[in-house]
Amino acid sequence: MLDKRFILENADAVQLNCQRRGVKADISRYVQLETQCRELQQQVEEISRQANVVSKSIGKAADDAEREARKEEGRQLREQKDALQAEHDRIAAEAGAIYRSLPNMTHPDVPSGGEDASRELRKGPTQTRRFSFPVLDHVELAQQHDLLDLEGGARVAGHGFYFLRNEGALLELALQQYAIELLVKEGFTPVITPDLARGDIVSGVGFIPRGPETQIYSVENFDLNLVATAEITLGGLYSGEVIDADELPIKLCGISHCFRTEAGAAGRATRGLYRVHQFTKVEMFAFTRPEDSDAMHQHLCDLECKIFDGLGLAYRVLDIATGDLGGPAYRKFDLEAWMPGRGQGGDYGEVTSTSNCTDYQARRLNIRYKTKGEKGTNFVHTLNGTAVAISRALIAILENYQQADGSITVPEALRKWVGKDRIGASGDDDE
RNA sequence: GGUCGGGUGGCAGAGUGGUCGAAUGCACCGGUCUUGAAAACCGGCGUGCCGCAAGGUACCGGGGGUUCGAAUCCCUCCCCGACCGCCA
Repeated sequence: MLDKRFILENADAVQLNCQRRGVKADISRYVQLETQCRELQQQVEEISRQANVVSKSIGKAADDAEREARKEEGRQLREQKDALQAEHDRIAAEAGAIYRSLPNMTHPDVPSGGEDASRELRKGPTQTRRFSFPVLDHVELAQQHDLLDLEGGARVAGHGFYFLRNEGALLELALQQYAIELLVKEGFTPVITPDLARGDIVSGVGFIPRGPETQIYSVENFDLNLVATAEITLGGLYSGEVIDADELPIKLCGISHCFRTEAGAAGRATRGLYRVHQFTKVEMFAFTRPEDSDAMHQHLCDLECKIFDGLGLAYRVLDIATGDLGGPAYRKFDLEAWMPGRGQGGDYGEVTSTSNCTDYQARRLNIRYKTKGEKGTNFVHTLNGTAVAISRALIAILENYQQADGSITVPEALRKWVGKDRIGASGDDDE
């Protein structure tokens, strides 16, 4: 959410921001309603004040007759107040609907436009690999080495679910270990989070927990939802809290399963592991002071690059355009890894994403910080970034590390956990 | 699943119809004292909204009700804790 006063004082900027982000919102209508609301509020308060004066005078009334008269006066004032209050509430509801639909403001460097307008910032140091043999995609590779059971997943849970097997399972664990080890060295606190969260936490982070277009699975008869990312649980962890400014920044890395309905994604890149209903993710999350969030955002992006550099994967970094930011993000960087088996002759595919949500989530979740010696509290800034989304990282690894003899090299950084340097090497034949 | 106990300011914790935005302690800020610090003592110290200010108003888990008046009484929902049972 935005600061209401900010909207009133910067109506044009907010309106323009909505247009750039492709959000329909009538800001002038909002300003009108909100202004009206405030006027009514003042009237309500004035009548309340009068009623309070009357109430206090009752104890001092000279006799019963006067007492009754004053009571009647009080009753009438409260009735007047209730009528005005009802009017106020009605208008506030309409204003609130607009208010809640407003996206965050946008970093000045973010390119305007839709998905295609996102700007490439740089490429990683690893070159995209050239193959001297016909390239297989991750589904074919996984099948060859018995790493992935899509039919089994479908039988048990439906399309979009899967079993990881053998080195597939080992690679998932290795990727988790690799990411966590690296992040702990960077000062992140490792946490394993709940895989479910309450509705108010889910919506506080900016997801829509229920309804026809929701991306979120919810549990029947409970106010619980399967999380779409640990961003939800990590952000929710401090909801309602006031953090001592000395403790900032707080850097967490959380492991969770992620569940997504992928409603409306029918027909889009559904092959294999690219778009699935469940995967495991190591997520970075940071709470910072407002003045530190831009630098932290760069830091998270650098860490994502470092993780993929360490895996020896080629990628590009995108500054995501306004139309593709979603509600909470002020700025978002995506890493797209080179996936040789994607499309015709390979393509980049999104593997990580990091967002600076400034105070937008903090306001909804009510996460503040307090500085010693300073009056009052302020909202923290929240940031999130993918360290490793296992399923997509697996695609990139399998496809980039395939060899002419059909085997798959295990990236150097993962060997100590996978326990071998090659999948399907001679003497380790799967067939 | 059962029984009981709770949700009050940054924290702890009083308060059961008006004089309560709310005792007290801790923490924090300012001051006195001191070479300096600690201790002690004195003073200050919740948040939103309106207002230049004075001040006003709202907020004691959420919602509703009773009343001239509710942190306090009633209803309802949510959450937390303890113990018992069951269980990986």
